[in-house]
Amino acid sequence: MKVSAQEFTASAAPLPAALPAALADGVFPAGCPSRTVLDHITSKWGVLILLALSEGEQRWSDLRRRAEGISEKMLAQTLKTLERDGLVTRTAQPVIPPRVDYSLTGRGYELSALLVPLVAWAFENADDIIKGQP
Amino acid sequence: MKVSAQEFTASAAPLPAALPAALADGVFPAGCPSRTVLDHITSKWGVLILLALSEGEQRWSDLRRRAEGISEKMLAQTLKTLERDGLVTRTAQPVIPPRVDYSLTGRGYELSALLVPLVAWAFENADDIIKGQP
DNA sequence: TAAGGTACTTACATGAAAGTTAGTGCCCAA
DNA sequence: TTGGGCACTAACTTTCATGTAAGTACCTTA
Repeated sequence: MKVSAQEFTASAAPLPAALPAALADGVFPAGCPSRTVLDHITSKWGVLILLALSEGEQRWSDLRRRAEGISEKMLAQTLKTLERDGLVTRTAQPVIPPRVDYSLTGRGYELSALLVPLVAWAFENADDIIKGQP
Repeated sequence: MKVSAQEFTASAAPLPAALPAALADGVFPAGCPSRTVLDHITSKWGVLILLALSEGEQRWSDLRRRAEGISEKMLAQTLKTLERDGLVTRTAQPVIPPRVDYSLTGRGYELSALLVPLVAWAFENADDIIKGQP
């Protein structure tokens, strides 16, 4: 499963990128499955979990610490959604105490490559944006 | 035991862009302004409006049509938030019938360059993702 | 005269997302 | 033996984002 780094590096550059052909009419259809997927990956905690996992496999408790403020319920729920979407893999080891590792799938990795620059941008611009409010 | 970000970078060549230095500890702080900004730009309609405007200046009624399913209230609200965040500019012409144009600021344009590949990805992968659900 | 387009605002309603609290079973260290 | 860490699940509640419906003000076309 080869992921082309060049491709993502290029698309992440701050240059005008074209929308896919299917959106050439400029209309974003309402019932479209992409709306659902977009909702999952842009959910409050979804982004943070994907980001955290972009740095490598991590345990439940690691993720709890990293996504500061997340509740156990939301962590479980977010992970389940991402797993169902085929973006995250769960690996449980039958040891005591339990050890469960979460990591990105190829597809999840692909996605995180697009999310990282976005979050980095938000992080860098957040202070300016919030400060400039009337 | 613990996998450092540096180690991971070194071992996996096609790595997505690194996180900003402030996040080097892998923790996404809870009270951080970037959380707010992230919430704005990843909101259900925020993404679509920014995307639509990435193709150039547009009128209120254009945006309504493009972000299929949006209500007038949500359009107004989303535009106001994006304007306050300095991502969108509003230009009203005192003509009858009223004509108001919305466009991206430099910062908004910068952001849209990061959002476009993300939405394109969601659009391309949505069918596979939804179909593969248990 | 009525209907429709333009760009909104306001009040109220709902529903999904998120938070809260508690409980599970197992083990280990103090 | 009390407490904590681990990885969850379930039930209940609250908050907030979003939806619905209607009103505003002006002008044009039928």
